[in-house]
Amino acid sequence: MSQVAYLKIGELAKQTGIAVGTLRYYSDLGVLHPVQRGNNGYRYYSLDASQQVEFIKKAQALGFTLEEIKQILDVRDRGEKPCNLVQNLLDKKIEQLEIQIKQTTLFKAELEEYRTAWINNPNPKSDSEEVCPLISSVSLNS
Amino acid sequence: MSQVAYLKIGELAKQTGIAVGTLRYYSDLGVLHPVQRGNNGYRYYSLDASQQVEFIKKAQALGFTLEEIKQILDVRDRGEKPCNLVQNLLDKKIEQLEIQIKQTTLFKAELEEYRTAWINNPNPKSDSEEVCPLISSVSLNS
DNA sequence: CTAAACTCTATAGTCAACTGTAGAGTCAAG
DNA sequence: CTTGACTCTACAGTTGACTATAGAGTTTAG
Repeated sequence: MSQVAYLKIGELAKQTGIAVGTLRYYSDLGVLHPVQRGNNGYRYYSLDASQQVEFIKKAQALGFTLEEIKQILDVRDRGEKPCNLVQNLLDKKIEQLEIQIKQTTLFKAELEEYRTAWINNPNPKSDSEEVCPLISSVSLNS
Repeated sequence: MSQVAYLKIGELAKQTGIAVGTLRYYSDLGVLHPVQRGNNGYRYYSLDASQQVEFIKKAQALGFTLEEIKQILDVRDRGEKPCNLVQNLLDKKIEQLEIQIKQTTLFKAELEEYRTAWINNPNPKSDSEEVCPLISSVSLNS
């Protein structure tokens, strides 16, 4: 059986570099279904299961949660085209990323400002009560 | 006692908008120490404790974990100037943010690409086996 | 003085995506 | 046919920053 037709979980794990436990977790979650179960209870995966894993990895890399991925795949399993769903998720995700990039950029600029300020004035007034002018001077404008 | 000198935890909570449970959590973690404990066991905070809370909030907003914040404050409590530590953390944090921004920007560009591709070709070949060309076409170059 | 409001500790639960463990059954090579 | 590698289920533990609950003691306003 390991010759053709199916992959056992360990084989899929080796192919994909994903831990066996994680694959079982995906299986339990319903994100990655084995094609069938043997009489022994073994999970048997289709030969292109590693592509399905790739799909999951890609979607994760793009910022989808396993729950969202499951939603997409569930829609597919009901025979529908999930593209509208995917596009909605995608639109939301792009929006979120935009916000995230902006905020992160602001934070970074702020941090750099404090670093610069600190370099120009390392030890302000000997024993001031401040923890550190670096952080004490941060204004919370967010 | 609530007239002057000290703040009880609930008063600090009201001042800062941080839940009482969270303040206790900070206290347990050692991130925000009450000035003293009453005979009753009550936590009493200094009047400028809300500024300390602000400090914590700022540091969190800038991406520091409570553990890092605790490190900074522990150094301070030992009478040292934590600026070197803070600067190290800061440098690391700036670097991380930079990487994060780059990656997020890449992701977003990729997502936009797929969205565009999808809009130009909504339902490719009727019942193709693909889940969705949107995601199937994603290449994992990360 | 009493009742409401507040505080305490200790413990458990939450989220997400796993990882690790125990105990038992199964399969493959020699 | 045995031994080691593999698989199964079910459950506990991890991380970080909380939130919630129970049960008990304390304070304060009327």
